[in-house]
Amino acid sequence: MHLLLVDGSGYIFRAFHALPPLSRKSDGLPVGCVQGFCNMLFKLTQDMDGDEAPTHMAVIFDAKGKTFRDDIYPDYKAQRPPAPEELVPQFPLTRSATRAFSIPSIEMEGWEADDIMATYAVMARQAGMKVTIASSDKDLMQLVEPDGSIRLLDTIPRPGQPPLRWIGPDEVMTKFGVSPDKVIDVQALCGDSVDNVPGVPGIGVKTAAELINAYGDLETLLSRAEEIKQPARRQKLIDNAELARISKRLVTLEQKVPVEIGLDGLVRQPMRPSALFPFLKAMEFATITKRLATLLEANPDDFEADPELKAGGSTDVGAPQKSTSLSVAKAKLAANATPGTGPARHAAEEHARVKAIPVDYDAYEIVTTPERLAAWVDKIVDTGRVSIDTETTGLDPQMADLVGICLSTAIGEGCYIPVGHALPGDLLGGGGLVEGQLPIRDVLAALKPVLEDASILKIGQNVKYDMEVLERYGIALAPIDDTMLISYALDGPRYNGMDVLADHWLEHKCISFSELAGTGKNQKTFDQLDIAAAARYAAEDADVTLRLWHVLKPRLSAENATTLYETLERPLAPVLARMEARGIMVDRQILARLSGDFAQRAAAFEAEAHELAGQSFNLGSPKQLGEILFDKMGLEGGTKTKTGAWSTGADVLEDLALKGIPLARTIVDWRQLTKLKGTYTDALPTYINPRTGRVHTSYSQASVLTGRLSSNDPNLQNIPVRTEDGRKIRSAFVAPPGKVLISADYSQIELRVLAHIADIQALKDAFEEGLDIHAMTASEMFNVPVEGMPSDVRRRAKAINFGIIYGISAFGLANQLGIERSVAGEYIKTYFERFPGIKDYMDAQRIRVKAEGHVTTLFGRKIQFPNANSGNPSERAFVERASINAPIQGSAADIIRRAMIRMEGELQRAGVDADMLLQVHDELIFEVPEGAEEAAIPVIKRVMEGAAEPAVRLSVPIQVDAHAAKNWDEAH
DNA sequence: GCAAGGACGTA
DNA sequence: GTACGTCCTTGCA
Repeated sequence: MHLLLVDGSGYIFRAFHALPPLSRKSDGLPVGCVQGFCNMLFKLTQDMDGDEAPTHMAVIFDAKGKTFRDDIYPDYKAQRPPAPEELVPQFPLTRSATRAFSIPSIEMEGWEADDIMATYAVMARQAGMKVTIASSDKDLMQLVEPDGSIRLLDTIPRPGQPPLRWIGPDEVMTKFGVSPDKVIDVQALCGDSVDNVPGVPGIGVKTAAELINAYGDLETLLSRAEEIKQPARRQKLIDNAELARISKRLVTLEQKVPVEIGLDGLVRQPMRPSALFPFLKAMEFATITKRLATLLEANPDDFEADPELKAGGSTDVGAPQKSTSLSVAKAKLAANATPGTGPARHAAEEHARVKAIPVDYDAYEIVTTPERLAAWVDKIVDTGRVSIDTETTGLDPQMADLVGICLSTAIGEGCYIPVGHALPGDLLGGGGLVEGQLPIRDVLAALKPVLEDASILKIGQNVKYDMEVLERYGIALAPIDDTMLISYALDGPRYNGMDVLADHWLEHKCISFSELAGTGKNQKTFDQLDIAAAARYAAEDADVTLRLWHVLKPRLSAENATTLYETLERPLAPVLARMEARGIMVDRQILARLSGDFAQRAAAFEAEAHELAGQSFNLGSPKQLGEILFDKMGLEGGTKTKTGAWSTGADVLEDLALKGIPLARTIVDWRQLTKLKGTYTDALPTYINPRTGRVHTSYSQASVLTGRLSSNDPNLQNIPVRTEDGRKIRSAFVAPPGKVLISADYSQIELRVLAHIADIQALKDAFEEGLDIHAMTASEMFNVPVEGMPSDVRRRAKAINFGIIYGISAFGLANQLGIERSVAGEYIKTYFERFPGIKDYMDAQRIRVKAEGHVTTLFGRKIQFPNANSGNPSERAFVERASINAPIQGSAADIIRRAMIRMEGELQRAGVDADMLLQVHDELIFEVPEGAEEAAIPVIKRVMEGAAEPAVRLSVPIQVDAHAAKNWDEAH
């Protein structure tokens, strides 16, 4: 008989660095260790067949919480850093994997896995069984028996070594220099820095082994310490005898853990396809699924992926918004977020702990020597985690130069490494660097290994910025966590910005940049600041970022936002960083010509307007215009804005124009031209980066309520398209010679999402059949055949469809269509009758937002409405409309995010050379070599159309149209 | 020099 | 009727 014990927790921690990182394809969930673990279980059961085959088996895990060792020595394992972020979701998954393989998964509160394994090993040996412990943990070496009855088996994959390696008495001798029964005596002397076992200071493994071999055991050694010849060693042993005894108790494994399951309960069970395949499918492990299918002679297709574990499964991602799920959602809310239950309590405790630690500016360090820099690098390696912020000469990550880097590895600490502070320059330029700074090359060379180390987490606030800056200095920052994105995943864009986050969560007011550098045109750039003052500001940033991370990160699991963050937020940041870095080419000449054209035509309109008004006035002033139209000319039907000024919006002027006021038309035309000139033809060329010759927008990933991106500096998401003049501007966005642009856009994505979420059969059928959706709507509403339908009928239906998405009101629809409110009300009534389901959906959102303060997208993104129960009726009505729109707009936004996250990898896998440049809500713009568009378009369409899956299986087809051309206007 | 309001470009 | 960002004027400091 043979008992096989697997050290589950040990495997996860040790395999993490040995295995290549692996993400679940459909949503990016890290699963590398889970896969390694499954492979290991498979291998163990395969390789140990015949006489070696285990008859009994269990996987043992560490339970959460304290053990008796914490009572003996409070600092035990105290300095061990929290598990790397990528590991956290894998802990529960390895337990699920164990169960999937039909193996007992054992963990006991108050005991470490090692103690449980020791207990079972001894029990089994006494019962005459052979024991194998699958672990390479040196603490378990004390259990090895010289007769081979208890052995260890190292299963951590290592390149160039066999997958399974035995550890017997010889290997223990190599490691500790003693036989297994003396291992604990050696450990008692040499201690263990990882677990914080003190040992005797100054005594290492070699000396310890020498002493134990000479004196036999620890107690004999301590009682005869006086005899030791070396005076320093003798004194150390005498002084620290008690520390050695405590250390021995810490490292000695308990062999009498009161296990609930006896050896009989560990008898090996055959693997069951019904347990195995739902798990493997949910993890999307194709290879091992295939191998086990062959082994078990089963067909995996007979089984569905475990709904609790699969991407977008119900454990974390919010339940789809069917009205019946309201009570379920409430129950989940209560179960997960009540203070006092595990994760929520932990988050609250962390918050209280971190908030209580005051910020101490004097604790910050300015790093100016190679030694101190090396010390900080060591610190980062030790903790496996660092918060980082880069200070630069400006706000544009594609232009700004690096001035300094700040780091923090522990709350209350921080350092600033100045590298680019400049002496005051003259008109001709800079006056060189301030003395005392380390050379930037040396600093970057020293930091590069840790900043790129896959096992060291880099924490930042708006990390995308730092990634772009550092990329230009040859550093690929990864892996990352972003406090801004964590906050966004939890609370939406409410507390954007580090100062606001610090104020809200830490009740700490950060030094503001303006109090350091001034404001306005005399504002200093960071390189002109005094290093000492800059250091306080900069190191505070790193310190505060780390504090925020400690406060916010635990809330992700407590509030079920981990999947959202890890699949829809964090992986998008590096994608956006690359898009921003690529930029897009803009033809300066086209814009210059247009600008001249627009200027001339605008001037003509201006003269005409002055003529018609009978006086000169500023056409750009709505105030002056209103006074001329409604006071001086005395026109009827003017309305006032909420501030009491005359309303002169385009719709008002359009009305006046129809009533025969030519001035109104002239103003409308003038405004259009000056808008295009001011915002686009004149402004865009100023954004061309001299280094790259291209325009680099900046995407904000965390500022839109619904989960959309926004674009600024410049905004490339509102480049004109609707008018002929506008499209001329769009045609100035071009591909460089030898390349073409591809524009791929989702067709009617929001209406399709609506059809799915609200479960509207008629809409779903129409999309299934590929009908013109607005014409179909018109035909249903107004009983007009689609064939030969008047364009106005279709236009009305289109307005209604959009109205539904926007949370329709009779008032708004009437306004839009220029019809009576009562007529608009009738339209809406008819719509609800023809498309049953819409009204239910809308009511469900209204109820939900009032009851819970938020609504959710298909992918679990919460959209908060803090004033859903406002006393102000118009505010309430506004929230109702927004809460109807938000799941639709937000689900569509989540879908294109998923497409973007997958896109680069899929293009690469397909061997297609294509660069993703821009996103405009439902459209992606790529740049590809001429001739590659034929290959690129099918890949792009496939990724975009399949982006929701497998997290969500939409009940409507998703359609993407893609075209290639030399400029954006023609590609669109 | 700055903030607010109005207007208008996009999905 | 939803969601944004930018430009310009205005009014106040």
